[in-house]
Amino acid sequence: MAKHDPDLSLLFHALADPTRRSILTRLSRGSAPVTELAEPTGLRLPTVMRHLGVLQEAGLIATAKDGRVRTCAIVPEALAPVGAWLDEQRALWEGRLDRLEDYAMKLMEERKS
Amino acid sequence: MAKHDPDLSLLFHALADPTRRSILTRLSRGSAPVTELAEPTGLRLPTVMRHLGVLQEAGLIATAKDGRVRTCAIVPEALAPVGAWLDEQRALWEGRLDRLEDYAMKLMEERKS
DNA sequence: TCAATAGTTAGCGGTATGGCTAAGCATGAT
DNA sequence: ATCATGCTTAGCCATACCGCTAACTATTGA
Repeated sequence: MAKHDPDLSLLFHALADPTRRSILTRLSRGSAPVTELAEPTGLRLPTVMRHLGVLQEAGLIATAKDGRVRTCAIVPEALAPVGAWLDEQRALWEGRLDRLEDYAMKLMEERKS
Repeated sequence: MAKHDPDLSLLFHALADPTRRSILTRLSRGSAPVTELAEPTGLRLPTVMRHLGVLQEAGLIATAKDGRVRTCAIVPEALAPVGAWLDEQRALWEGRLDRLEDYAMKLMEERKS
């Protein structure tokens, strides 16, 4: 296990933006060139380019340029670390009896005595 | 479907920081007061407080003050939206045949003719 | 050749983030 | 009453983020 996990930080950061998530969802319906991705966002091209850069940096998309058109596509495996972390945490979190409600109840118990 | 999903953005943003993730993992082993959470991070209290604020804002933790001690605990259900989004995306992404490799292969095919 | 198209780069501006110190305010112990 | 403890607030600093415009490059089509 890596102590610092830059991978996860990059992934979560990339996913934290609505525009980027919408781009991913759009790409899940098929690869697309930059301009086509930009259109529904209402943002300017350089701005979208930046978002694509973040997504690519996180490994969530891959791009290739053919002529003057850059085609973007999702990289499905990239979500794996997120799923793994989530499963790991859920395993740890589940069955925990020391949530705050329980803690509060414990306090009330103690107060009775 | 919500167009803007502040929930997801808050969650992903909260999870994008290694310190915050480590705090969550620490809390998965049991509730703890602020000072105890701060200790292993090597950060100052106000800084940790801020992180806790972000986690709480995202709904990932809950806190309660008893006397001068504030106890923090995880809120396991809070991860649900993340899992849901992940499942949704995986469903969309899977079986996709237009990844970049395939796109590249398609190009090569076309070039042959 | 020339012009439209598709990206790209550079750089600006406002805001948010993540760290800090210093000082304040309760609460608990003496 | 006093002091230590545990948190809280206020505010500073540097850097990063997200939007933009303007200007540039590189294809493609007429």
